[in-house]
Amino acid sequence: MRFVFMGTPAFAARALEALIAAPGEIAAVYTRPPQPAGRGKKETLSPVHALALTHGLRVLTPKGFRKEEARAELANLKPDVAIIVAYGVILPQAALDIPVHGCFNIHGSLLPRWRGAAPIQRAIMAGDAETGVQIMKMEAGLDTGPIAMTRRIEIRADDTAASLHDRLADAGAALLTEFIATLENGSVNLTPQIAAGVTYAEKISPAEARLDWTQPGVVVDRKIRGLSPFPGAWFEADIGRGPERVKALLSRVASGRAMPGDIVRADDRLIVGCGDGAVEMLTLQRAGKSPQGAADFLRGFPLRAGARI
RNA sequence: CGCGGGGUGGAGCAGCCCGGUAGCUCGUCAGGCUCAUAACCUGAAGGUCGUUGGUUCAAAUCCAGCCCCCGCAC
Repeated sequence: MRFVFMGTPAFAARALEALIAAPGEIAAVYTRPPQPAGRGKKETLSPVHALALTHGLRVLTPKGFRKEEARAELANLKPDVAIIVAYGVILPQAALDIPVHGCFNIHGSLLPRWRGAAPIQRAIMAGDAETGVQIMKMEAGLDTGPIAMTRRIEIRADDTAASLHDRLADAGAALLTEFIATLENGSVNLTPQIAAGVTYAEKISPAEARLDWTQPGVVVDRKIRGLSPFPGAWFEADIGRGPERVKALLSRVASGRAMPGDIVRADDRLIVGCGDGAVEMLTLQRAGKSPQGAADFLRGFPLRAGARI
């Protein structure tokens, strides 16, 4: 079996590892072009790109497949199957038609729920009890193709986007290994997505990442965990030097009654009142500092019980 | 050369602008108080102030280079 792999972030790199370990040949790895990113705007290779290089795989970084040239290059690789994971580039039908057995995508949700870009974060923020990872055959529509395989994953009360991401990535990799086996013996079984329950996981906007204390505590808690560590839910507080931005990286729902934004407790633990209930902040990060536990944070950022943020 | 914050006893910070031999909170250890305690009181240990060099009678504090961590933007 001759594969082409397309993907960009860490989630995809994990799948690429599985593909490398699996039987078959990887004709090329596609990923988004290196871009100036991060502090200092240095040219940065995607995680998939870096992994592919360490394995001596051929890496291709076209900007898209609208040009005939890019599609011809793909066709010349004569792929049997393409595996696409969080690639970040739209594949038009003309490109999807190139691999003999089609293009398959690994997606981090139970479709048709959370089609789109940020399924992991959205699932936590919505308070879903479970999510999963699926392999589907790609169509031109956004995450609309029929499902080949599913693995369900429980969402825990203390899950963050990072912890859930890691479990989903591992599950996706394992699922890919299984999927390749079914491909080889020709037993792939496709099931159309059900029509009901379609939701879209839109990208997180910076404004959305700001905490709103008037929301119920459970919602605030989910937002903190769902956006942790990236992009990070945040709030502003002032201890006498002007408002300072603070990221909340880990929290849990707390009992307590107080006005929204009121500090309920700030000794060795930090509890903030919300619209309904309260939230305990477990891990915080000030701008320019590393993440800290609540007790350490409070030693350097002395919020007092009774104050409002 | 995108903008910016930070590296000070085990942890978290202040001091730096206006040079003059290190302070606070927590922790640790010892003792005391107490029915008891994570509470309180007293005392102690522990720091070449990221690193290299420069200026100076004198540098955590001023200047230059280097290393490391991080926020925003992307």
